[in-house]
Amino acid sequence: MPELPEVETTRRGIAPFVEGRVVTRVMLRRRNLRWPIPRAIDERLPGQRIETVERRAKYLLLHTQAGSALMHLGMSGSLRVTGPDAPWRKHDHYALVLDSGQELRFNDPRRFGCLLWEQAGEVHPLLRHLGPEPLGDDFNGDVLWVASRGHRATVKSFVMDQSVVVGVGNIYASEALFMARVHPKRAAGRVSRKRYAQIAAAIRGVLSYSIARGGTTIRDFVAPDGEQGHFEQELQVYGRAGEACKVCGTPIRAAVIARRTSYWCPHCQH
DNA sequence: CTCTTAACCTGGACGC
DNA sequence: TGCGTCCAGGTTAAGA
Repeated sequence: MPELPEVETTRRGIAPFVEGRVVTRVMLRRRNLRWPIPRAIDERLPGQRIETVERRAKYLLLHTQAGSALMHLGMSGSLRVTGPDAPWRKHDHYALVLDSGQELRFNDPRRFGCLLWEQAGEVHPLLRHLGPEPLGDDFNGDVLWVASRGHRATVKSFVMDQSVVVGVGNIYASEALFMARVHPKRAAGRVSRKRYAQIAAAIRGVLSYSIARGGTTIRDFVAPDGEQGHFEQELQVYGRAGEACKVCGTPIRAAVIARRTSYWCPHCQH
């Protein structure tokens, strides 16, 4: 479910209920998600005031003086703010109880998400090798072009590499390459500097537009306020195999590239 | 290093 | 209805 726009939509949804609140209690219904939930979550988070909620790549960080709760939604995770007596749903794995009486609940059927602890003053190992934020000032076509020299893997998997640029998942990779008119199977090192400028602009454009539309709801993404995303209906190629290209009418092709299904227009993209 | 592959999980859609 | 198969928005770790 969550790519960068969905994570950012989640951040914006929970921030008003979480920032400035003290975590009074941590309730864990299991100690393992993708990785074990460290003891520090139980031992250090209670009593701490959440100063800010930050998104870095597809991670969310609840910053406190002692350190930060580091969360990832994986493939199927979601966060919601509930009242104190809300019943636990299937696949609710933890709750952070706040001094407002409300709770931040995490639900994740596939359990690819995580809840980890980042000690104050340190950078968690998972965050150490991330590329630039696609909506930040230090991301542009030249960043992609420089990083891609000598790479023989496809440009599709290249733009999805989180050490190159963060936040471009399977949906938006297909969408951005369509907008830039670049064929997803082209070798990353054989894409020109000029075309990387177009790819970078397309990544920036599709992500910021999707955030403005509340994220993409493919199956079950629901923002913390219960609203569904509205970008799905505007997808140009993702999930449209065999349907007409919205630009030229040619049937959209689909194939598995680096183990992920990819979509492109064989006429528009080269 | 670069690149590919397997692995972590559950549930929904589909075919029989 | 039920059962088997395939597929899904992510990312790491191991292997080549």
